[in-house]
Amino acid sequence: MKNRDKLIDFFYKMYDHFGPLHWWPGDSPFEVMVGAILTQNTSWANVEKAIQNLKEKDLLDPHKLLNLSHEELAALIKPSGFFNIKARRLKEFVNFFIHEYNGSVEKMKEEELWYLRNKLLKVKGIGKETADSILLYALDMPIFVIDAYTKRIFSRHHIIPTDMDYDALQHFFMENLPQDLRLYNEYHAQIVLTGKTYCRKKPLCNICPLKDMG
DNA sequence: GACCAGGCACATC
DNA sequence: GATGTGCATGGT
Repeated sequence: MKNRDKLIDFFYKMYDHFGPLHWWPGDSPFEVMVGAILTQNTSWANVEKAIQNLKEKDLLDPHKLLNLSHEELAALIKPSGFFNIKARRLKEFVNFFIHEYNGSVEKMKEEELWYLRNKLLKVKGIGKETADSILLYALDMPIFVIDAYTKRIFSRHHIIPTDMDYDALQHFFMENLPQDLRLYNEYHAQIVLTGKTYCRKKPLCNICPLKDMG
């Protein structure tokens, strides 16, 4: 079986099980960007609390965030963990967003995908997964997001070697799947939900949608 | 109480 | 270039 057929097969096993997920869970592109930074090595439930804090004070806005003191911002995002570091990273990103694009999502979307990716990666605190999440889920750009679940699931099922790095893994998915924004969006969402629902809890593995794969 | 979570930058060898 | 470490809350 060709890799491209395997990848499509995996996708439909998950999709048929969970149904469409329509990621990212967020009301606006800017909220998605903030969420992408806050969820670094952190469970989404904790991130939601931090975002709720910002929403309640009507601070989920690039200019308002930039004007907060470090202490104020850190206190608001405390539930998401690593709050000192993440407050700094949020500021770095928002500063970039405002000075490069005047805080405009539409302006940012005018950039060429890989050129913008390189610019995002120069912002301190934005690594590959965070950059790609922003590109795909906030800006609707067709790039495949890799994360810990992707590595774990596909190496356990012997589709990829365990030591494959981020760029190689991303290339593997993108060369074997049609370049389709909606597919990339849905595929990563399905992987994350599968990963956090089943692959961490051994007793549930027998009902995982991927149980018969590889 | 240990272990984990939708990473990343930085130090050290 | 590979490997190790700090960052921190909240759920299981």
